[in-house]
Amino acid sequence: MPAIVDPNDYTPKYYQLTTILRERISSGELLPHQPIPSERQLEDIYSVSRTTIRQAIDLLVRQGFLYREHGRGTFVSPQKLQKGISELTSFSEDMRARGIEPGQKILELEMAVPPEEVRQRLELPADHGEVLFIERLRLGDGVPMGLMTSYHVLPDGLTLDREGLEAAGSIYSLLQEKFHLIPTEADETLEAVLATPREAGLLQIAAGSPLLLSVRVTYSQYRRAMEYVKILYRADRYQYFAKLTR
Amino acid sequence: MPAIVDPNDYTPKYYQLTTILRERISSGELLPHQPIPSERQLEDIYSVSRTTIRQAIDLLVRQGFLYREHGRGTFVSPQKLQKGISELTSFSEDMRARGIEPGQKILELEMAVPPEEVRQRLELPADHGEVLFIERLRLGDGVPMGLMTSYHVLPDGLTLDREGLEAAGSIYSLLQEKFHLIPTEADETLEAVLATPREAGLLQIAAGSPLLLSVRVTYSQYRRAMEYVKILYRADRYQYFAKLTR
DNA sequence: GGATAATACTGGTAACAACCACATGATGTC
DNA sequence: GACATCATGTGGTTGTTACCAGTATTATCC
Repeated sequence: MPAIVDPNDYTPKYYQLTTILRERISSGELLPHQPIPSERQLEDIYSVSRTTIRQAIDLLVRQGFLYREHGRGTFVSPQKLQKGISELTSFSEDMRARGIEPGQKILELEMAVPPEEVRQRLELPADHGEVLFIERLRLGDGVPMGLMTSYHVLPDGLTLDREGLEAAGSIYSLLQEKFHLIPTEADETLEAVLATPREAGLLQIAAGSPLLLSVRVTYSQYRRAMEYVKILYRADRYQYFAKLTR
Repeated sequence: MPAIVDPNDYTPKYYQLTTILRERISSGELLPHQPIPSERQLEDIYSVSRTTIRQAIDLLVRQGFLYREHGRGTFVSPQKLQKGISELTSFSEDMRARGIEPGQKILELEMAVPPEEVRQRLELPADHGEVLFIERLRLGDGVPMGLMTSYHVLPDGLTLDREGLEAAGSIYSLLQEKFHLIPTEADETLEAVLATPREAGLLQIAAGSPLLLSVRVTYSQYRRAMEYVKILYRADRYQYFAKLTR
């Protein structure tokens, strides 16, 4: 059994503990619906306080790996197909998590004044100038997966060029590098719509086919709206997953 | 300022604190992006330990009411239209949260052997017998909102009758009362589909109209699958909301 | 004036102690 | 045998203390 305290390790103990426990679960050592050692036992095993133990277990419970029962113990959750969803991910991350290779074809990239509805959702003043507008065809394993339209709020006067975006792949890492903007939270709505002729053509499906429309407003670490993203997903190729808790 | 300790109150202090703080936010006393008192100050104000303060703030942060910035303070999140979604709710609760009066028309209610796919999602053995099958037209303010098909796993030999369900309205409260089953977690998938002629007729829309298809498997407090619910929502009347975090 | 260092805040991590609430199985009683 | 009681183990709540790690302001030095 590995000693938990790794003094050279900057990461907090409770976080090291979650990694250890998660590995004991995914390795099959701890089976679904079986109890893990009690909190008092874990204290001895890993030589950390119950405070730390509980902090680690709390996190794993929130991530869906464990569940508690008062008076009985803490148990391993049965493994679900989907990981902890309702996590904020980029299109690329989402695809890779599904085992699909993401790709894109940039149709449009320019500075533009956002439509009124977008401006309001981005909480920008009425006289606000241009934002970065991008329209992209999103691919999964080379096949059209969705049509993405996005508006990005950038610090005054700054912009992004097409080359930079194509090189980076993920726009999130690019925004973080250049402008220190970290997406932290998002509000998303989903609805079903029918493909217009233009959309159908780009997505290589029949007009009138069903599409899953996702509209997302992403907020930075300062809780300021930083982007408005609209994605039209091909219904035959994309399902949305959510994990709900009471 | 109300003294927090209410000795007659069964609910834990940290939970009482969340209620107090949430009210100070919703009342407008604490404004968005403004700092709340520091954790040390709150200790004095409410005469509880920092442990308790942090436990309360943790909960409010997870619910999206507050956000923290290391070294700077804890701040009020801007109020979004939707509250903390990605919460597990029944159709009725969902409707009421949207300010719509829920209703239903039971089309079918019987014990039946579930289809193979449903049986697998419910993690039932191949030779498992009948489960409760219900097909309902779901109404919002009296107008068709969606078509719900559900399969419920009941303790051996037991069942529910039509009258009981119609009286209770929410099947969750009924299951909890009679069988002590508490829905605790759920996996949900969403996709866009087109209405078949039968569905269109029931939902009073044109055949070929877009529908939002939600498939949900709900798990009890023991992490056993307890129901499989499929809802076809009219796309013109229903949007799905999700709050995502990093 | 402008960079730098000290300092005084903020939240984050951690240990230790004590007690409460719930579940379960052993024990005792009738 | 049926049932109440108790002991013990589990997670849940709370307090106290200490120190670490970021942030912002102030004082200091050059």
